[in-house]
Parts: sequence; structure tokens; C-alpha cells
Amino acid sequence: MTNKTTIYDIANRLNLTAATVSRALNNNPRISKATKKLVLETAREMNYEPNKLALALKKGRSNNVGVVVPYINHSFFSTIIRGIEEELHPKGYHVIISQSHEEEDREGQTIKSLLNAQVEGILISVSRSTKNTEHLNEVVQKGIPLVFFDRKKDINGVSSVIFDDYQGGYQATKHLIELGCSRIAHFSGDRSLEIYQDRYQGYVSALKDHGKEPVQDLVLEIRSTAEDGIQAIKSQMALKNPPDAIFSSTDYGALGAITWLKNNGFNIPSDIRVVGFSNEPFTEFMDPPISSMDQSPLEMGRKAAQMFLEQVGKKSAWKEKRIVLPPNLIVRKSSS
Amino acid sequence: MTNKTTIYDIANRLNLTAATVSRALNNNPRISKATKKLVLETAREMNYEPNKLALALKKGRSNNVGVVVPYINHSFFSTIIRGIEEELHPKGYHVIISQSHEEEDREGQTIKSLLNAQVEGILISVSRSTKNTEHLNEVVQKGIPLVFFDRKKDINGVSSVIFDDYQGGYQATKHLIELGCSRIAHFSGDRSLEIYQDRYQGYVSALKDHGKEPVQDLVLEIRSTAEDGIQAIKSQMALKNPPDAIFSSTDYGALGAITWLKNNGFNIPSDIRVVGFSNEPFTEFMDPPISSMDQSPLEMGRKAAQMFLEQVGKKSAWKEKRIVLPPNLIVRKSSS
DNA sequence: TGTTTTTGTGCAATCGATTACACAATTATA
DNA sequence: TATAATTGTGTAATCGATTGCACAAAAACA
Repeated sequence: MTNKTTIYDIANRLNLTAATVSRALNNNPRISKATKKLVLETAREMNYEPNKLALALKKGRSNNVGVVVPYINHSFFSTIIRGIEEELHPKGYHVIISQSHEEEDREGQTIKSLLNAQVEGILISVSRSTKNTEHLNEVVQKGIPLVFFDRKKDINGVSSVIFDDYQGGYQATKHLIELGCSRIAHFSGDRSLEIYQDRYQGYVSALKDHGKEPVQDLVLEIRSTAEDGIQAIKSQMALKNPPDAIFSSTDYGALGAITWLKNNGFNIPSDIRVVGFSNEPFTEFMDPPISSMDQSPLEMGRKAAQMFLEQVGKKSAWKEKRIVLPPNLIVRKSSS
Repeated sequence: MTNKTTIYDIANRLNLTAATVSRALNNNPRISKATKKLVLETAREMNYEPNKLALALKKGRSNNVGVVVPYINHSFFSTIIRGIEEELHPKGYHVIISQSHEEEDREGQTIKSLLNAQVEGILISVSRSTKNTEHLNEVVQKGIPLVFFDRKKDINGVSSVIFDDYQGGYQATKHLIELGCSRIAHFSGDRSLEIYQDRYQGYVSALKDHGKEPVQDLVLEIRSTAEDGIQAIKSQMALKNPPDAIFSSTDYGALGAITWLKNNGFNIPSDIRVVGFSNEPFTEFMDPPISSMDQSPLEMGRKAAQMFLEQVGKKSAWKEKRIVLPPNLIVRKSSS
């Protein structure tokens, strides 16, 4: 039933050896033209397809790379994956995806499993909860190229492509300042994560550089949901001296804020200006469309894949490289 | 550097043979407890990890399944993939993803490549442009489980899990009729694709069942973009007798329609009611939130994976199965 | 004590390719 | 014409596991 033609089958049919068939198929110069032609034709006839597993075992190259993200259906990550796939596909690599669900344990198991499957590299955006980096070190020790994207850990020799979150925070804040906003609130994320810490720092620096002192009351740490955004804006507007602008480190936070503000009679942007972060697909469709920092996830995926390609094969000759993608503020009605 | 410990290394260290080590690791009852313990300890010590490639070659089971979708960063597909991954991961399978870019050729090459990589099954949502099904037949002929999701082709013996598009179209239209709408326009997609044809048929049936004759002027075929939605609504509102409701077969079409209507002074839902299709993440955040048919992509992915699991291994004992997921209208402000 | 079972390992083939080395036949060179 | 170089294929090892068969040692049984 499963018509698995092997080179042995071809060899038998032609009274040759597998070695000759293999060489003929690989266009080895030592094989006569006549034989080559014969083999090629027979192969086609018998519907021969090489078994990549056998090849992989022999050559020690599986042609698979593993990609680990928290969740694949988050637009940001799925777009990065698309970038990776489109860069690696033409080179003959297959992309194996898996999710960490933001759990360190799961991330560790997944990586072990990928290593067992002999992937040639691992591209990962580490989970929020990952503290220990042993599972990542193991990858490096085995000499398997490891590349971080968006969320990284500091491991010697491991390359990364991340977004310039500091500049992102800075630009967004500066943008609001230049529009004349004087009390700019910041909805931050969990600042034990580098990305949120950096966005926060950018926010602080921008304020200071423009002669404004950061106010602690105006900085909240929330999760990336519309609900948290609603709670946050509610508490902000209850202040004696409420903000006249919001810089949210996530688009969902901005969304929640806008929803609540609209429902409570505030006008955006005239009463309060809002800037989000990540340029999620929905931001441009909102009413008003939300200004946001585009993180060019497609580009991030591409670059990460390119880094892998540079490293693979060159067992030790490569050195750590860090790509930092520049911020790109998409100004929309919510802040203009 | 790459500390690849094999069972031979362990065997050497312990003055045993690879066979014994293999059996010990696999808990074969013929191996003495003492030896087992020794081997297990040494394996741990030497940091042994089985080479799944070798195993795969020997057993003819790669533990990989291929998933082919048009684009992985479309929310609908990435969510399906998430469902697939979450169902297959616990069973030890890895998910290899690839994109067809809606091109038949690319789809064919991808499938060939996946077959060469010895995947144990292929789950696919066929590209829009796919007419020829030879590459799909080949999968079946090789005895590899093939499962369609969302977009299928009729191939004998191939199972599928799709959404009940006819009922979806019917329910959406019925919903609008029950709200008192009398002239319901339909933004359809390319009706050479089953899904759009079915949604259209559901629309027509609902109208007829409620004593309304479908009007050709009110049916347009558009692409799934906001721009097309804008053009479509523009032409509709220019009719002598414009519609009082829109049933769009895509959320993007609905989005475009709403955008234009709001900009031109119409109120939604009081002037015109709108229902979309697919329940894209953005629909619930819009102003007004858009009613839409939820297609439960997570569930679709899960079911597709389960179908694969049922088939794999049972070379011929399984029979074609078709799962049709029921429609689930999410009513939001755009139609209430 | 002598035979039969059971236990614990080793030998060697296998999965499907690639490839270093060997060698006969042919051709080129001196 | 003798020798060297080239050409075309075959032999066998290898990648890292698994597994049927063989067989010695130990245990069980008569």
C-alpha cells in the first residue's frame, strides 16, 4: 500500500547497487551519463522520493528548526512566525512550532523535546515566568544555534533580535508631550520583564528630558487586557488631578481606556490623548483609530531566521549579535 | 562540544552492548534490575538523550505532522493551529507549519516536502486557487492520514471538519429578518469557494423561508478587505431603494461598511444593522461592536487533530468522517 | 544429580540513505 | 608495448537506535 520506493528497489530493478543509484541521483561525476539517465528515469517511473529521515540521520541534519512562543494565536507572535517561515522555507527548512503558555516548565519540556527531535536550531521568545535559564544553556552547550526574539535572556554568545522598547517608550511619550500634554499617565506591564521595564524607562526619560518630573500616581502596572485598562483609567480619572494623556504599554490597555472614556462622555483626542503599543491589527479599525508603536513583527521574524542561518553550520566561528529594531510610531486619531 | 551521548557510549562505559542498554532504557523485562539501575544512572550521568531521528527511521514514525494553511498570521488560522498543537503536543507529536499563500503550486510543493520529511499526517485548509487535487490524492495513496479543516475538497476517504456555513448564513439572515429588516444586502466572497457559496445559499434560503424574494441588486461579491466593504456599501446606499441591513460573509467587509456608514452620518444599528462573519478578535472592540458568526476555530483545530489521531496507525480500518461545527451567532450592538 | 526453564546478555540484521576505498576495464601516455 | 591515469561500479561501514535469535549461567524441577 504505502508505495515506498527506496534506492534499493531501483538498484534491484536495474541490476545495480544502491551506491550507484545514490550517486546517480546525486549527480556524482563518476557515474556514466547512460547510467544516470537510466536511474533518473526509473526513479521517476517508480515514483521514488528520498526518505529525508534516513538522510537526516546520516548527515546529522534534520532540516527542522524549532520555534517556541507563548501562544501562537497572538497576532504579534503569529506574524513573527510567518516571517520566520518565509525566510526559512526557501532554504529547505521546516518550522516546528510549540507553545510555552507562559510557563517555564512547559518551555523546558518543549525545548528538550525539540532537541531530541534533532532540530538544527531553536528560535524562542521566552515565557514571562521563566527565571531559570538552564534549559536554554543546554541548547547552547549542545552547540545548537539559539536565537531570542522580542523577549530575551542574557546568555553569553546567544544572539537576539529585539525591539527598541526604550526608544519606543521615549518616542510615544515625546509625541504626547509635543502635542502639549502635561500630565501623561503610563499603563505599564509587569516590569520584571525587560520589555515593560524599558518602555517605562523610556517614558521616564522623555519626561525628564522635557523638564517634567515623573509622578508616581500616574504610573500603574496592569495586565494586557481591556478589563485592566478600564480599571486603570477609572482610577486615574478619579484623581484630583487627572491625566490629559495615556501612554499604555499594550494596545489592550489603551483599548480599555478608550472604551471607558467614551462611555463616560470624554472625547478622544480632544479631552485625552491615547497611545498604545504593538500596533495590533485592531488598532487601526477602532473609533477613534488608536496611535500605536509598530514593532514590525514580520521583520523581526525575518531577522531572527537570518541570524539562525548565519550560525548554522559554523560550529563556533560566529559571535553574538544583537539586532535592535527601531521604533515606528503610527500616529492615528487617538493622539492628533 | 556537541556532547552527543549514544547508547554505544553508555555500553562502552559499562562493558555492555548497545542492545542491553537499549533494552534497559526501554524497561525490557528480560534485563536484571541491577543492570537497569546501572544503565539508568549512567545515562543520566552522561546526559544521554535519545536521538529521535534514529528511532524515527527504525520505526518509520517521525512523530511529526504537517499543517498547511494559506497564511499563519490570520487570526482564524493561527487559532486553529493552536488547537491542533494543544491536542497533539501531549501525544508527543510535533507540528510543522507551512503556508500556501493561497497558491496551488506552493501548496503542492509544500506537501511533497512534508511527505519527504516523513510526516505522519497532513492537516490542511486548501488554498483558494487550488483546482487540481493530485497532490492531495498522492497523500492518500501513500497511506498518510489527510484531514481537511475549514476548506475542503471532495476526495474519497478523506475526513474533514468544517463549519456549517449554510446554517451560518441562514442564522445570520434570519436574525436580521426577526429584527424587522426587510431589505437585507449580502456581501459575498468568491463563490467558487464552497464556504462562500454555502453562506450565500443560507442567506437565500432564510429569505425565502420568511416569504422574501432574494434581490440580485442586493448581492455583491467582494474580497475580504475593509476597502472592498467600503466600495460595496457605497454602491448599495446609492441604490434607489437602499438596504436596511447588511449580512457580510467576512468581518472585514462588515468593518468597511460600518466605517463608511458612520462617516456618512448613518447610525448603526438604528439606520442599518450589520452582521459579519468569523468573529475576528477586533469585532468585539469596535464601536459599535459587530455581531458576527463565531466559527470556534480552537475547536476546529482540536477536532481536526483528533481525527488525525483516530486514523494514524490504523492503516485502513478507518472510514471517512465529516464533522460539521454548528453556527454560533454572537449578537452585538451592530444588530440589536 | 540430571534435565528443563528461566534469566540476562550478546550477535547481527534492519531502517534508507551516503561515502571512503577497492578494483577491473578502458583509455592515455611514454 | 608497457605503464600510468581515468572511468564506472561494487563492497562495506556508518548514522543511532530496535529486536529476533542464540546461548551460557542460574534456578527450578524431577
